[in-house]
This record gives sequence, C-alpha cells and structure tokens, in this order.
Amino acid sequence: MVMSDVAGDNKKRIKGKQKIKIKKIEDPNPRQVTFSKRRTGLFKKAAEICVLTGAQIAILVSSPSGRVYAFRHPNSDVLFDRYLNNDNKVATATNHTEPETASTENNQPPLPINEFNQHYVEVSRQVEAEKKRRETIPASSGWYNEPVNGLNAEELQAYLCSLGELKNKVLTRADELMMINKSGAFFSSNAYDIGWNENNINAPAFVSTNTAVAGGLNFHSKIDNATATFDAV
Amino acid sequence: MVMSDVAGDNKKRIKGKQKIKIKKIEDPNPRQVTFSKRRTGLFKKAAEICVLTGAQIAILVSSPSGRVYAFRHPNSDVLFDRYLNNDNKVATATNHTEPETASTENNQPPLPINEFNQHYVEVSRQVEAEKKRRETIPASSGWYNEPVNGLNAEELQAYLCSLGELKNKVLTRADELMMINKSGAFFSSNAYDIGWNENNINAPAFVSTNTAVAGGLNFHSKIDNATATFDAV
DNA sequence: TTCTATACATAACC
DNA sequence: GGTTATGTATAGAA
Repeated sequence: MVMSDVAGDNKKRIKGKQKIKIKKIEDPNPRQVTFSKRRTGLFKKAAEICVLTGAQIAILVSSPSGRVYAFRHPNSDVLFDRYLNNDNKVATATNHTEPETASTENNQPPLPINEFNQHYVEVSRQVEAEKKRRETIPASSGWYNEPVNGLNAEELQAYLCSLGELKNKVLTRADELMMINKSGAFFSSNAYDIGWNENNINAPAFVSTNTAVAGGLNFHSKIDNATATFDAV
Repeated sequence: MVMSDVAGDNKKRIKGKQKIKIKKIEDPNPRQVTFSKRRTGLFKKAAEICVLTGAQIAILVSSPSGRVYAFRHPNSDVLFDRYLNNDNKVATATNHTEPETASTENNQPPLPINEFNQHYVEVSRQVEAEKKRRETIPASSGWYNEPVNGLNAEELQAYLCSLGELKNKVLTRADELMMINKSGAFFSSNAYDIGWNENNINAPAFVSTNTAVAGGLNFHSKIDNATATFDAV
C-alpha cells in the first residue's frame, strides 16, 4: 500500500475508522454520537457475557445529558431495578417523570409492581420502625453500637450509613426474590428500553420466560457501592 | 488463506479467533476464561465511554462463581451514589466530593489506612460475634429479629442475608468514603487489576499494588462474602 | 498469562 | 440509521 504522504497533509478520503485518543470529546455532537454507539456496544457486550458465561450483569449509564440507561440481566441483579425504577425519590428531584415513551417494542410492565410496592411498603415500615427505635436508643446497648466505639468520624459515618442501608438491603432482597420469579431479561431505563434479542443473542426475552430460580436463590448481589454476594442455598 | 478442509477433520492450526455462537459455554474452564477476558473488556469499554463522553457508568458483574466485580465512576455525581446507595442520607454523609472536572487530581492525604484496617478487623470481629450471637439466639429478642416477623421464609432469609452482609457493607462504605476522599480513582480487586494506561487511555497510572489513580475512573472490584481487601495506597 | 488470526466494534461520512 | 475502512477485542491454543 502506498499511503503516500504519511505526515498529515490532507485528511481527505479517510472513510473508515480512525484511531482515536481516549480523551473527552469536546464537541457535543460527535460526543453524543459516540456515546450512543458505544453504549449500545457496551450493552451488547454485557449481554453476550451473560449468555456465554452465565454471569449476571447490571449496568447503569448516565449520559452527560442526564439520561440514565440501564442494562440488567434476567434473573440477576434485581436490585438494580429498584434503582432504575426510581425508588430513591431523592435521586432526582424530579425523578422520572418520563416524558417520552420507552422506545422499544416492549413496554409491558415486567413486574408486579403493585404487589411489590405493597411488600415494599410493609417491609419498609417495619424496618423504619426498627431504625427509629435504634435511633431512640442512641448510644448504649445494642450490638450495633459496639463496633462504633473507637471509630473515627468517617468510620462512624460509614458505619451508620451501612446501618441505614439495611432497610434497603432487605427491600432489595425482597425485591429480588420477587422479581426472580418473574425473570426474563430486560433493559430498563429512565428513558429507554433496549431489546435483548434484537441481535442474535439468544437470551431470554423480556417477557416472562422461565423461572430461573424458584427453588434456591443461587445468587444475590448487593448493589450499593459495593457488593456482596452470597450463594444462598 | 487456504483453510483447506472446512468441515472438521483436523482442527489443528486454527489459531486465531473463531466465530462463536452466543450460547452458554458449558465447559467451566473455557467459560471462566471467557468470563475473565470479557469482563476485562467490558470494563475497559466502560472506562473509555466515561472518558470520551463524560458519561457516568456503574457496572456490577457477578460471575457464576459468585464473585462480584464492579466498575464505577468515582467522584462522579451523586447520581450514582444515590442509585447505588440508598437515600440522600448517604449523599449527605459523604457531603462534598468535588465534581471537579479534571478528575486526575488526587492530592489529598490518604485516609489512615491502617486505622481503617484496624477498624475493619475490629468491626469484622464484632459483627461476626454478633452474627454468632444471633445464631445462638435464633428468634427471640433483638431488634433485628422483629422485622422478621411476618416475613415469609424467603424474606426471612433475605433479611438474614442482609444482616450477614452488614459487615461487608460497612467495609464497603468506608472503603468508598475513603476513595471518594481521595478523589482519585483506583482499582481494587480481590484478584484482578486492570491497567488503565497500558493502552492509550489517557489516565494516570496506578502503581503496582493496585491502588491507584486512574483519571477519574474507578474500578472497584469487590469480593463477595469474602472480605474486602484494602490495599494501602 | 501470552500469542495469533479473526470476528467484531466503531470513527468518519452519508 | 446505514456504509466502509480500520482499530480492537478475543477464541483457541500453548
């Protein structure tokens, strides 16, 4: 091949992919394009990993524009759903008043939201009550207080946060148990839904398919900043 | 490029990548290999998207083995913190966390790792003890038991699991606070570190012992019930 | 893990 | 969203 003049002279007919430097694309336009394409690619890759290895993946992508896209595998991290579906009303002042419709073909309510919500509320109430009590009896007796002694401010804070999240964990867990029964894969997003099978990935469809768990939950992942996983049963 | 006999006769010299069907790899071995490779690739891709478009991404990957790996953008908006944590409480707790653009900065003195580790050990011990106690006194008195009332078996299990993870959460949370304060990014993993700059991603390198500092991105690989490993900075 | 040959993803354009 | 030329990711083997 000629490649005649190597040193940049005219960048004319370059039609194919060019190598780029991984640095922020300043121009909003191509940046958006890149974002869209790569997000799609990312999700696709994730989907493949799920199918190929049986891994469970959950992804949250927030575009600079503020839109949040999510990917989640079927009977996996249901937890994410909670987050994806708003839950934390705090998250966005205006949380998710979905202006536009979910783009894809499938917008069937994947889960028994109502039931869940009931459950959610109930558990939430109980846990809240406990939390309250805990607060009522600030620093005295309670195993949860013990570890606190001797911790510095941040550590203490961390600890408290953790405790505070307990509720979440429970809810989350319940959520998972519940959703697991419905299983089926789906993408969820504040603004979009992306189909799984639209490619050739042979993965469970959004529609409720089989139930991967039923008997024993074989997986529970924790969301939060961290993790945790336990194979129950 | 002969490829002489196509139809399987001798599958010898196929050295390069072969097209595969996106179907679950049944053999555990190659499956694990694929998982590792692809997970790495996925994270790398995510990292690129973050840098290129300024998007924020959080990924949770759970291998069939139960290990959980996570990727997330560090001092990103609180957006994800809110999603990944529970309520505003957390956000408040973590207070600042400069959403500074030039994420490459991290000149803050590290948190007392040793202290933290001590804390880790201590809390771990205590939590373990409590867990034991809990088991000893199965269902009776203790605030943590009450919420259980009225929950079905699975819910109970979920709850218990949650409690069991408390330790993890604390560690995790502290870990995060720590990272956040450093405002840099780093990879942490139980068994894996992915080099950022080894390619052309323009991000500061991170030193050998994982920890580090990648430009604004944060790989946070977590373990599961195991134990968080906090590699000193 | 490292190496190679390819399949695949995607930057530049339309 | 579609096309094309390439940069990259990665399956298979060591």
